[in-house]
Amino acid sequence: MPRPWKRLAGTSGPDKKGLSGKRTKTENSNELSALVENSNAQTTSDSKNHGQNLSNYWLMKTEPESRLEKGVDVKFSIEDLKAEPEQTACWDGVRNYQARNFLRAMKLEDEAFFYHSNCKEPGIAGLVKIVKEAYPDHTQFEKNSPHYDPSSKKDNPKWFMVDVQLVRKLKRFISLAELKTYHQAHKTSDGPLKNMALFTRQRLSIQSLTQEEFDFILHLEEKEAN
DNA sequence: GCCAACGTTGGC
DNA sequence: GCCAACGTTGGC
Repeated sequence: MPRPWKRLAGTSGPDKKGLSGKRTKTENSNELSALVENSNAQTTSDSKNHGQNLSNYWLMKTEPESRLEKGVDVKFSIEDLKAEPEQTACWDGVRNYQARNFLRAMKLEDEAFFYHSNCKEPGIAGLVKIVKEAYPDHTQFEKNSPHYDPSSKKDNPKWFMVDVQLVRKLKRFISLAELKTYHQAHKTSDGPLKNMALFTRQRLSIQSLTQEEFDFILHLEEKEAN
C-alpha cells in the first residue's frame, strides 16, 4: 500500500459537515473490519451507522522524515500538521483497498492516533480528529504526483482521502517498542493490545482500534515511559 | 482463480 | 541498507 502520509490541506479546502460515528461497544473493530475490510465497493455505502453515536477510533501512519518518491518529498510529521492552516490537512496518497475502506468508514469527529513510521523512532506522536469525511483524493489524477493512478477515472475515482485536524500532541511520545512490549505481554495475559492491528496487520497504513485499545494507549501517556 | 514473481512497507 | 512480511500483478 501506499504510504500513509498526507500532505497539505491547502489544496483541498476542508469543510465541515457532519455526523457522528458509530461503534458499539462490543468488538467494534472486528465488526467494523468485517464490514469494511475487503470490499471494493465503490459507492459510499452511506454509513452503516445505525443511528448510534458512538465513535470509531483509528491509527494513521505517516512518515515524519524526508524521503523522495518520484522526486517528491513525502515527509509529513506532527509538526508539519501543526504548521498547517487550522492545523488541518488532507490525508492523500492511500493506495491500498483495505486502508481506503477504513478511510471511507471514518465519520466526523472520529479520533485517530497520528503514527510516525519508517523513521528513527516509530510510534504515536499525537491525536487528530476527522474534520471532513471521505472525498476523492485529487492526487490520483495528477501525473506528477507520486500517487498518480492512471487507471482511475474522474467520474469513478478509486481513491479517497479525509481531512484531519490536530487535537493535540500526546503528553509523551509512545513508541512502537513500548506498544510492542504491551502487545507481547497482552497476548498471554489477554490484555487490551493482544490483537492490535499495528502488530497483526503490519503493513496497513490506516487501521481501526477498539475502544479498549484506544483507551489503553491513551492512558499510557500519563505513565512513565517504561 | 491459482500462484509465482514482483514490488512495497517499514522495523531494525 | 537489509530484508521479512505481505499486498499486487499477470500468465496460464
